[in-house]
Amino acid sequence: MNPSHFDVRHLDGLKQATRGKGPDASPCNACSVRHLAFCASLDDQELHQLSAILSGVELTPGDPLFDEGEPAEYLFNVTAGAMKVYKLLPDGRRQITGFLFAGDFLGLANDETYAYSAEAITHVALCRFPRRKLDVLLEHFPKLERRLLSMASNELAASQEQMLLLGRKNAKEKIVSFLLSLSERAVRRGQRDNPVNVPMIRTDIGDYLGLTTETVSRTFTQLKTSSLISLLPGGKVQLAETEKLRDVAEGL
Amino acid sequence: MNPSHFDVRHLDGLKQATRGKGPDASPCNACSVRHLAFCASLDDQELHQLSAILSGVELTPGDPLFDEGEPAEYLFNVTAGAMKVYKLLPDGRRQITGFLFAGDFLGLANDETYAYSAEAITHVALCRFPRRKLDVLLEHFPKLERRLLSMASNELAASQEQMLLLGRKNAKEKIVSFLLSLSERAVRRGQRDNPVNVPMIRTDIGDYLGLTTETVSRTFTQLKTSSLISLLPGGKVQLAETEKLRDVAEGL
DNA sequence: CGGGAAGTTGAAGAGCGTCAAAAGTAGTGG
DNA sequence: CCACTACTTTTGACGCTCTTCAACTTCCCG
Repeated sequence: MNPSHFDVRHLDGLKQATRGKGPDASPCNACSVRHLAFCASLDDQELHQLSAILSGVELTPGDPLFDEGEPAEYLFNVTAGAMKVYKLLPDGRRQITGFLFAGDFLGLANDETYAYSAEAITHVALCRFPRRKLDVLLEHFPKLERRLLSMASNELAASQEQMLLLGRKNAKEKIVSFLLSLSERAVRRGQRDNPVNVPMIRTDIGDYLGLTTETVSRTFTQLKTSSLISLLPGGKVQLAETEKLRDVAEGL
Repeated sequence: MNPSHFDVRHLDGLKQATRGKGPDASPCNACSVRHLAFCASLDDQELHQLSAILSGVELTPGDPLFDEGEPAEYLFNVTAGAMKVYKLLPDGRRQITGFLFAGDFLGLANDETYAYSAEAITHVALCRFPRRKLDVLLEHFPKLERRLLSMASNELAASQEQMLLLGRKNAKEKIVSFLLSLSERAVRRGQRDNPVNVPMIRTDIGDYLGLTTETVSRTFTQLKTSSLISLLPGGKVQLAETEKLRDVAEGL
């Protein structure tokens, strides 16, 4: 709860990504995730206009950002940390539909409400854009809309990959696919690929892969035993023989 | 945000959803699925320009439209019939990531290649747009881009719902959810909701829901036995007590 | 009609879930 | 600094759902 206690390890780029709330010089210029985010398509001048409607949000682990069914008033851009988005069934069964990291956006909804809930895993920093105001900017900057479409299109491809995983892969293939995908996304953010950072707990991994915590744990143990991975302190996982892992992920 | 003022013409003569390829008067004006498709946002004048770059494609059941990994040169719009899109694992396991009907588009890819394969289930008619030419038009008609984003956003929400299904629902819930979703989509296309048309075979349903044909068949039988559905000739399914089915789909 | 694909049904088994308990880890406060 | 608590992770035993393999039936379409 105490904001001075937050864990700096996960705050890649928070310092630089912090936005002022006042009308001072566009904080976006200094944003470390600008090249990853949906604002990447804008020049400095346009970015300034975008920064005028934005406000900063910070969350501590476990904080909800919004819940499924809430009016979708904002679109968000993660600038630091890790989040999960999920859907629930009435009896409590949960499917995590995605993990979000720096550069990812969330809140897209052309229904008037959010289709999923979002919650912080680590300490998180976000840019928040009121949809109504953002829509006006979108009309002015078609480039922004194009970039959004491009990112949505990427997400769609990722969703399809995830459906393949959920529908047709076994536990081992699921876990290995998951680790490889985390590694690849880290690379895209300019981070190291190999000791891959796994900030989420077993339950979250299970709810993402359609497994139980126990099965996730057992599968990790099994992969460890067959020397395909090793678990490092601090939630890091060392991948041995990426090539071999890529085969395992596809059932070869 | 959704500029949805399309002129609704009652053109239920689905026979002539097909377009000639000649430079004659815009065939889009007579298109029966225009209000559903991504071109819904355009006025007659703009539609004319769109129709200039389009060509018609027809497929018979089983015909492939494109395969995963192929260069993504075209974007398609289904004007009639039913298709399936799917991904394969090296050993042949298949996940159908979606069924497409009149009004749906496919081929979105900002990678240079298709992320999935597409194949006709029934006889199918499509509009085909060369991506390069379409991109030029998109710059001209931001409305078109907005509409695409809106549709992609809808697809994203549907994907998340499907992940919930694949990861957390049991066979019975999966089948019932599937039937209800087919019914709802039929309504959106202006068709009857209740005897729902199920044009795909058991294997396809299984590969869509992460089940085997046998389980699909057994579950249909079980639903039939408990009088929740009845199977009509011609691949139609009669839904009894939609409300009750809605509960079953969510595990209540 | 006849042949092949699609659908149904049965029996057996595997993989993953469930329940339970122990061991490890982290944050809190005396 | 250490003990206390709550949570996370791991491991074990068992059971259930869905898969697998196989045979049979039904449905088309030439």
